[in-house]
Amino acid sequence: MSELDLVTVLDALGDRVRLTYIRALAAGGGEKRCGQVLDDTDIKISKSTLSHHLQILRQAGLTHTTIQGNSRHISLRRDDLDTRFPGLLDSVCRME
Amino acid sequence: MSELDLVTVLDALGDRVRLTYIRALAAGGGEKRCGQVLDDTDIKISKSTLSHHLQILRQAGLTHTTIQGNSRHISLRRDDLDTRFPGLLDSVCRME
DNA sequence: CATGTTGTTCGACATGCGTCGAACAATACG
DNA sequence: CGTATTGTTCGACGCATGTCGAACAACATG
Repeated sequence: MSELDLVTVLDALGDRVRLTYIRALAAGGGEKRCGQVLDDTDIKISKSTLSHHLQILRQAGLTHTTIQGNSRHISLRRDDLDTRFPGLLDSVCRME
Repeated sequence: MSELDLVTVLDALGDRVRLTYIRALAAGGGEKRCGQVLDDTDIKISKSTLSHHLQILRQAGLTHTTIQGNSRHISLRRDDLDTRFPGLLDSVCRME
């Protein structure tokens, strides 16, 4: 998708909660409900706050949401992002 | 410098004025006064606003400022950034 | 010294953002 | 059907942010 805007993407990543979420997505296999992704981290926020952050990530084009029965599954739009901004995700998700 | 924080850096870059400034720095040879860097762009802001954005970039560790007589010269801290966050600047400053 | 150029600092102001709890909706499970 | 579970939506609230003009400081230049 070419409507991916770099400023919007960087702004979405420039928040501790959202960056942690994206890195957890990139690290974990991806078989979690969207509310569980941050369980292994030190981020403690309410459901409504999480929902708000996920909306920002989705609108920035970083993630895609699929509904699975009761819950939702969030996936990284890695291909689109790597095409549009080569190296960005790799650099941002690198664990040192 | 190891106090470079990824969230802070991304947040600093997640603004149209500041991202444009960094990209102009990376593109231009670097022989401009700090107030001239944005002259070739479509960014029109006051001196005080620019000063504020440059402070944020400096505090995030993205730039370094040297005083040259009357004016100031802003340089990208490319080495430090490339060491700490390999590929980030390249990906963010790539012109397509 | 007087004036101009270049930035910074200082309020002030409007807007945006992150946060929460409560209420709601939709599915899952007895 | 009744109750959990999982998220979203809706105000509301406080704080941060981007913006500006005016005043200031430092150097340059006549």
